[in-house]
Amino acid sequence: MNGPARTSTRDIARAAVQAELAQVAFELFRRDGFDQVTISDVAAAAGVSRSTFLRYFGSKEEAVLLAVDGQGEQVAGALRARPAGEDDWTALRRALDPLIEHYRAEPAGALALTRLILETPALRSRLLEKQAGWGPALARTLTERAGLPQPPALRSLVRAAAAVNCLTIAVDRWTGSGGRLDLADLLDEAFAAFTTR
Amino acid sequence: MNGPARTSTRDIARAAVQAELAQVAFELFRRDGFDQVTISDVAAAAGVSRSTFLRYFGSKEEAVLLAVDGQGEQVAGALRARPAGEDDWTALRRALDPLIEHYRAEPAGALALTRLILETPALRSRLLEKQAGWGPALARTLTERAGLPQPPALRSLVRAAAAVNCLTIAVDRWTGSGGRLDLADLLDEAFAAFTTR
DNA sequence: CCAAATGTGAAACTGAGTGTCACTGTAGCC
DNA sequence: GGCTACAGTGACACTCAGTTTCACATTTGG
Repeated sequence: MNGPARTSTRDIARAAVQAELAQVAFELFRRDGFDQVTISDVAAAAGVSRSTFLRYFGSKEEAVLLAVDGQGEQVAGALRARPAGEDDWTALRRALDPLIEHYRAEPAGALALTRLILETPALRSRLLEKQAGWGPALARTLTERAGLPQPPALRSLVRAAAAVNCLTIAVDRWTGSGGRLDLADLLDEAFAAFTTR
Repeated sequence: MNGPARTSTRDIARAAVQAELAQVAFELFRRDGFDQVTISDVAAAAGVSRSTFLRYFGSKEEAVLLAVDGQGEQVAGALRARPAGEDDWTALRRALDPLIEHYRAEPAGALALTRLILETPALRSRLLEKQAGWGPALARTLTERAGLPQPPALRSLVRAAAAVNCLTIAVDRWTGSGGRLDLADLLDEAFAAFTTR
């Protein structure tokens, strides 16, 4: 009967432990390869039991993709904040700015993370899965923004999904360039694929 | 030192057994749910050992997604066959025609398959994974078609990926409508998301 | 200070996927 | 026709992911 439980001391502790485990896991994965490291290895390195690790993460992949969680929400939030009159496509592009700002602020960490994910099929797959959920969420926001009734029209779904795609492709190329290319430029170029003839 | 081995009697037998196993597996999955059925169940129902099943399919998911394999190649082939002067976006749309023809020809089977896949997270994920590979492949074909040097420009990658997205979204909605809506119309509408303002 | 809730570790269990080995039928060859 | 080489199969053992259960400790709120 209780509501969705406000953030308590416990939740903070939980988040801290989770972050610590993710950190340890990430370093092991990077050093030895995701598939070579077992959950027990990570648990041992972090000084907890296998049980505990699995209580914090539903799977080995989650320990890495924790960093990606909430990005979808972040983009949706940014999209909601765009001016009402703005064109869909422009709004979607601008909604990605806060996200790529993170890459600009900490290129080394972001590069290591994306490399690990892109090079590991299991992680790439889970990321795709998560991102597949962003499309519909952004489409709902687009529809809401335009004052149209839900569910979203095909048009919104397609555009939102395409925006996510642009992000994926731009990050892919950015990673391929070793972080040397400018992610914002790449994104602009990707988004221009439909506006230029 | 041998080349890629021409199709032999053995390969045909292998394909037949594979199809048979896939058929048995599909029926069990549909009846009891993908997660409820173990590989041993399928093997037993098909009258082979678990080992044999796993020799034909790298995973449980593969037994279902065998039906999807080669679709990427099919679309790439159709794209290559489009007239040279044709606009990218139109060519991509038309390249999907042979694929959706299959849905039109056998709606019941296609519907059962897509439902199973869309309702099962593990299968949906594997499908996404496969489809993620189609984008770059189509982009290469687009680039080739235009007489441009590889690798594909961002523009081609984005457009090709968007086309695959349109397919996914249209099929999604088609499935949601119980197969009552026309898939070709849905695809046209999806593709129009960028050409209409 | 006590009782309930929560975090942790230990352990058993299921099922996926890998690898090995011995057996069997068949295909090609002499 | 008989022999050999090999591919397909089944049995088995193994590792690891992920789930569940239970007992114990710690923290928290009354």
